[in-house]
Amino acid sequence: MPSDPSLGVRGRRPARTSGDDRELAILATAERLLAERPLSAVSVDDLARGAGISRPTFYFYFASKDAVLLSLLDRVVAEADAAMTQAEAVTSGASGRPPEVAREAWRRAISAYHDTFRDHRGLTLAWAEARSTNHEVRELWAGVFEGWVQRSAAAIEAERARGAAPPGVPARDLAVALNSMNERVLYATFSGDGPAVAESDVVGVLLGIWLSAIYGSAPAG
Amino acid sequence: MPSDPSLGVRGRRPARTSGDDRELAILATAERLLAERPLSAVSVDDLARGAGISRPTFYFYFASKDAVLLSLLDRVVAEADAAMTQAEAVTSGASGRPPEVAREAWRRAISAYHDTFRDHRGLTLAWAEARSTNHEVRELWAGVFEGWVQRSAAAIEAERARGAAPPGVPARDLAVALNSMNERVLYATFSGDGPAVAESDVVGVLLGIWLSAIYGSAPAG
DNA sequence: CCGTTTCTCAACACCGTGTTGACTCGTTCG
DNA sequence: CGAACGAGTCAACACGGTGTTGAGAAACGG
Repeated sequence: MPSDPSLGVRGRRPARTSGDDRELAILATAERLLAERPLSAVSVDDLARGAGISRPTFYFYFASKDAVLLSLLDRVVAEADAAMTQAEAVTSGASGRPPEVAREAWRRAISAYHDTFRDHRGLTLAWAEARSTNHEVRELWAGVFEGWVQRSAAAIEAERARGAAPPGVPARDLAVALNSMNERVLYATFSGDGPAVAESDVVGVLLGIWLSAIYGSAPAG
Repeated sequence: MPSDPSLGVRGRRPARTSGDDRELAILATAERLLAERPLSAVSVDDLARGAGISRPTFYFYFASKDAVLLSLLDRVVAEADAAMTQAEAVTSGASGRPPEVAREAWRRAISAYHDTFRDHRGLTLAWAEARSTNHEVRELWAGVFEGWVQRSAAAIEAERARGAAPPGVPARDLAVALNSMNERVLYATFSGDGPAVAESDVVGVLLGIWLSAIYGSAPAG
C-alpha cells in the first residue's frame, strides 16, 4: 500500500499550484479583507481575485461567500473554546478559598472570550452581519452559544450547591442573560460605533455584573 | 384667506388618490410583510405592489427600502420613549420607602421596553438586520440607545447619592452593559431561534440582574 | 499515450436596485 | 378657455452582484 503522505484530507494531489493552497489563499484573503471593510462590501469577485483566480473557479472551492465565513468561524470558535477550557482547568483543582479563586476563574473565562474575538475583530463583525441573513451561520452560533450557556449554568449551580452562591432565578436563565450581555457588549466595543465601554475596562465591568448577579443578593421585594 | 383644512403637513392637495395615502400604504405594507418574513426577503417591488404602485413610483415616495424602515423605526422609538418616560413618572414622586418603590420603578422601565418591541416584533428583527449594513439605521439606534444609557446612568447615580446603592464601577459603564444585555436578550427572545429565556420570564430575569448589579454587592477581591 | 480526475474560466442566465424620460391629469392663472 | 405647472406614474434601461454551464487545459495513473 503505497500511501502518499502528501495526500490531503480530501485525497487530492498537488497540481501546478495545489488546490489546497488556493483554498487557503481564499480564506486568507477573506480574513484580510474583512479586517478592513464589512462583509457586504466584500464580493465573491474580491475573494477570487485576491486569491489569484476567477470567480467561477472560486465556486469550485466554496459554495458561496457565506461558506468561506463559516469555515473561518469554525476555526475561531475552536480557538475560543480551547481558551475557555484552559481557563477553567487552571482554577479547577481548588476547593479551598472560595471568593478570590472563584472570582479569578470567572475573570479568566470572560477574558478568554474577549481576547479571542478581539484578535479576530473583522471576523467577529462579519459573523454578526451574516447571522441576520444566513441560516447556517445562525445555527453554528446558536450551538456555540448553547455550549457556553451550559458551562456557565453548570458552574453557577455548582457554586449554589457549595453554598457559595444564594439560590435565585434558574441558573440557565441567568447564564443565557449574562452570556448575551457579553456578546453584545463586546461586539459594541469592537465595532467602534455607538455607545460602548472602553476596551481597557470592558472585562472588569462585565465581571462585576457576573459576580453580583451570581453571588450578590438583590434586595427583597 | 381660504385655508383648506385638508391640506397636509407638506401642503399637498389630494389628487385622484392622495400621495400621502400611498406613502401610508407603503409603510403599512412594510410592517405587514416584515411581520411574516425577514427584511432580506422583502424587495422594493414587494412594497410597491403591496401598495398598489409600480417600483419606480415607490422611489417617488422613499429613497430606498431602508428609508421606509427608518420611518417606521422613528415611530416605534417614540413609542418606547413615551412608555419609558411614563414608567419613570409613575414612581418619581416617592422618596419614602426605598427598596420596593425603586424595584418597581426599574421593573416598569424594563417592562415598557419589552412591551413596545414585542408589539413590533417584525420591525425589531428587521431593524437588527438593517443595522449591520445601513449607516443611518446604525446611527439612529446609537442615538436612542445613548438616551437610555444616560437615563439609566443618572438613575443609578441618584441611588448612589441617596446611599441606596453602593459605589462601584462608573454608572455609565454599568448602564451601557445592562442596556446592551436587555437589547440582546429581548432580541433573542423575540427572534425565536437560538438559546433564549422564555418570554414569560424574561423581564423578571433581566430585572434581577439589574437590581443585583446596582444594589447588590459583589464579593471583595 | 490514452483516459480520468483535477482544475480553470468565458459566457450566460438571473435577480434586485436605482435612474431616465416621457406621459397623464388635475389645478391655477392669464 | 387654454397654456403652463407640478404632482404622480411607469416602461425601459443601466448596473452590479450571484450562481451555473460547458468547453477546455494540465497532470497524473494505468
